Amino acid sequence: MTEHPAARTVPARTAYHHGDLRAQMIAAVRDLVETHGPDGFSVAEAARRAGVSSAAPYKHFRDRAEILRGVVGEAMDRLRAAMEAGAATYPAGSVEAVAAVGLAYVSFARTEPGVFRLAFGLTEGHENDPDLRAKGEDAFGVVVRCAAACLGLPPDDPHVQACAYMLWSFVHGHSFLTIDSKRSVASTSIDDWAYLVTVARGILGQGIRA
Amino acid sequence: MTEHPAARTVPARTAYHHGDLRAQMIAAVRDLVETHGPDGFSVAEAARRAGVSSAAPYKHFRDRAEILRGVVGEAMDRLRAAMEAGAATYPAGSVEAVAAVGLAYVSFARTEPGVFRLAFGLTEGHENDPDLRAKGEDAFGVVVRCAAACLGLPPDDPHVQACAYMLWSFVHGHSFLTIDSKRSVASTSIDDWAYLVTVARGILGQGIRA
DNA sequence: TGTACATCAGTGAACGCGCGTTCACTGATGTAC
DNA sequence: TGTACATCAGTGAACGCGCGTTCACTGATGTAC
Repeated sequence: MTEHPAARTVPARTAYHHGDLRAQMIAAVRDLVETHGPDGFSVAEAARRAGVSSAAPYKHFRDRAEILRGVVGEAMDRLRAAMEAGAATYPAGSVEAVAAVGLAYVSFARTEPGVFRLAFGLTEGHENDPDLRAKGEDAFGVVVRCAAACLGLPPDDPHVQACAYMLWSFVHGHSFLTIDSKRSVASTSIDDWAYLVTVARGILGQGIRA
Repeated sequence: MTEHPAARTVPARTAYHHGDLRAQMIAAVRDLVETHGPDGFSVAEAARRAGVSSAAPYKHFRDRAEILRGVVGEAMDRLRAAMEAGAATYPAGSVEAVAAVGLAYVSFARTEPGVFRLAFGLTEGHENDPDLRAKGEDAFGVVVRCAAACLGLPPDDPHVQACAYMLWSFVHGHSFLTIDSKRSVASTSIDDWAYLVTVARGILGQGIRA
C-alpha cells in the first residue's frame, strides 16, 4: 500500500482487451501528476502511458474531469486507509494513536505530493462532487473517532469536533508546507513524530480548549 | 489594499502605449485565476482582458512562467503587508497580535482563493525561484517576530522558530480547508477570531512546548 | 522652441503543437440454444 | 460441444480549437542639439 509512484510501472498490454483500463488510467495519471505536477496531465498522454489509443479512455470515463475525479477518489480511499492503519498501531484512545493518524497523513503528502495537491490544491470542478465530499468526510471521521476515544467523549460532542478540526488543520498545513518546502520541520530542529505527538497532546490535553 | 478581485476591473486602454502593462497583466491574471481556478489562465486570455494583443506581454515577461511568478510575487507582497497590518492593530507582544496575523492570512485566502492556491498549491516551477522563496521567508518573518515578542525571546531562539512554524502550519491548513470548504469552522460552532486566539494562546502559552 | 533620431511598447499575422472529443469501425468475449 | 449473435472494449483517423511564442512592422515618446 502507498507504494512510491515512481516505483510503479504501467505494464505493457498484451491482449486486445485491456483487462482493467480504468485502473490503469488512474495509475498512469498518478504517475504523470507526480512527474509533471498536478496540472501536467492530459488524457492523451495518460492513454499513451497505458498503451492504448487516445479514444479508449472514453469507454470508461465520460470526460477528462471524470478521470480526475477517479484519481482523487482513489487517492482519498488510500489516504483514509493509511490513516486507519496508523491509528491501529497504537492503543485506542492514546495520544499516540492520534499522532499516528497525523503521521500517515503527512507521509501520504510527502510520498505523493502531486496527487495530494490534486486532491486538495486544485478545484477544477471536483470540489462539489458528492462522492468526493463523502470520502473527505470519511477521512475526517478517522480523526474524529480517535479524538473522541482520547477525550472519552462521544464523536458528535462539539469539543471533539473542534479538536478534530484543529488537529486536521494542523496536519494539513504541515503537509503543504513540507511538500512546498517553504519550511521544513527539520529546520526547527524538531523531529516529525515528536512534533505530531506534542501537537496532539497540546490540543487534546490540558492545553487548548475551545 | 486586498480589495476583492471581483470588484476590480481592468480598465479599457485609450492610448497606444499602455502605461503599465506589466501591472495590468498581473491584475488580469488575478481576475482570471479567481474566476477559472488556479490553472485556468492563459497568456492570450489575460492579454485580451488587458485590451492588448497577445504578443504585447512578451515585452514585459520572458514567458508564461514569468508572468505566473510575477503574480505570485505580487500576492506574497500583499499577503505580508496584510499580516503586518494585522499585527499592528494590537499591542506588540500580545497574543492578539499573533492571532491578528493569522486572521490576515486566512482572510487573504478567503478573499483570493485562486491566487492563494496559485501561490501555495501549484508548483509549476516557481517553487525554486529565489525571489519568491525570499518573499515567503519575509512573510514567515512576521510570524516569527510576533511570536518572539509574545514569548519575550529573541527571534532566532529555537523555541520561537518552532512555535512560529506551528502557528503557520495551523493557519495555513485552516486557510486551505476553509477555501476547499472541506470543513468550515462554523460547522464546529467556534468563531474565527476566538479560534485563532485560542490556538495562539495554546501554542505560545503554557500549552505546547516542543 | 523645433527638428532628427534612437528607443520603447505596441500590432497583427503566422507557426506548429497537442489537446479533448467524436466517429465509424473491428476484434474479442460471453451467452443462448 | 458447436454455432450464432449481441455486447463489449478496443482502434485510428479526423475535427476544430486555443495556446505559447516569434516575427517584421509601426506608432508614440523622449532626448540631443
